[in-house]
Amino acid sequence: MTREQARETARDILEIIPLVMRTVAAELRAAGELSAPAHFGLLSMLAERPRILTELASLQGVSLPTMSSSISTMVERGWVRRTAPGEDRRVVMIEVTTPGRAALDRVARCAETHLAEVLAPLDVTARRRLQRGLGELHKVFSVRQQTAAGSRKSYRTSGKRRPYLP
Amino acid sequence: MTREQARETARDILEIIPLVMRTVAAELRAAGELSAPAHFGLLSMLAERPRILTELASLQGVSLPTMSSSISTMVERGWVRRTAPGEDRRVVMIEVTTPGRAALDRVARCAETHLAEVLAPLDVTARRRLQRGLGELHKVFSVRQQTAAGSRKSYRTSGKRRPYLP
DNA sequence: TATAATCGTTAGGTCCCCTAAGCAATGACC
DNA sequence: GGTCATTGCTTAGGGGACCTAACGATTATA
Repeated sequence: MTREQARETARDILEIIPLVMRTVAAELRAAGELSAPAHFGLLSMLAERPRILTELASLQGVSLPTMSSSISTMVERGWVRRTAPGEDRRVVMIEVTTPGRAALDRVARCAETHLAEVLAPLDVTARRRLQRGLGELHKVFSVRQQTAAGSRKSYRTSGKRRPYLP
Repeated sequence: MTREQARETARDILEIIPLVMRTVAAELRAAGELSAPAHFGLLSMLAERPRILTELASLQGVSLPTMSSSISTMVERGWVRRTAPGEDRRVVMIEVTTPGRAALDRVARCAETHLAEVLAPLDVTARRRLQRGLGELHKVFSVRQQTAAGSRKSYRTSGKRRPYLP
């Protein structure tokens, strides 16, 4: 990819993707499913099979404290539960509950309805392009999180960040 | 688009797009450009030409208070300025400053560098798919914000929202 | 056994988003 | 021309998601 293409793609991603997120989030909020968008991927991942907190954090690309608090929120909502430890008593296994699966379905259906409406003006070619583009994003970013998770020791090792200077 | 396709696209969007945002945001944070991702589209829009607050809010799909406070933050950062009123003394025109343009360039360059690295594994076909897909998103969501802006009276008219019930 | 590494939580802070409630200016109508 | 609604924006208050720093608790290692 040329430098020019990378720049263009970067601008597109930075301009469009937040807009898409806001739109979808607004729709979910309006439907009473607030706070769901950020937890959707999580819930969807847990619906596959239970996972350990650390694993979830690196798959989702967030810090461990963030994941811990997200899970706490979802526990309060009744969507997931922390299960009793097995051999290693440090680890906490997270699994989705029945209400959690129901919430996942509701959110998916709500988003689906909304998106179907938004995407209505697209013709067949355009829709195919969109889905292929999303597929590529999926490939690149999912893989990336996993490898990043494997290659870095922990979020603790991340370098000092330069604070914002006005 | 069939119901099945809509559902699949919806899931993809809800799963992938937040991940992409987090990754890009983390990179910008690490580079010291924090708080930029949400303001990037705004800055980019203002770089085209100055605009009115209400217009910005509807183009970006956020409420007026949110836009007002975002602009205040950016004014503090020195990236934009609120200019003196013209005929109608209620309106406030927002325009980007020279440091604002510089910040926009820095962020774009930073994101570009990062994305070029992330997208490196994609072959030519995949990259073209990605860009086309982003193009479709752009078309659909940009247009949507504009028409939504024109058709609704104001955010005040939005319906009562059902609060979350645990 | 002492020390290091791993897993998770709590504390404190920032950013971005919202609704509700106001103020100021303009337009419309009797 | 004086009320009254409308429009443009701000302030107040609150919530969610993200971060780093610092701390338990448990397991592995030297």
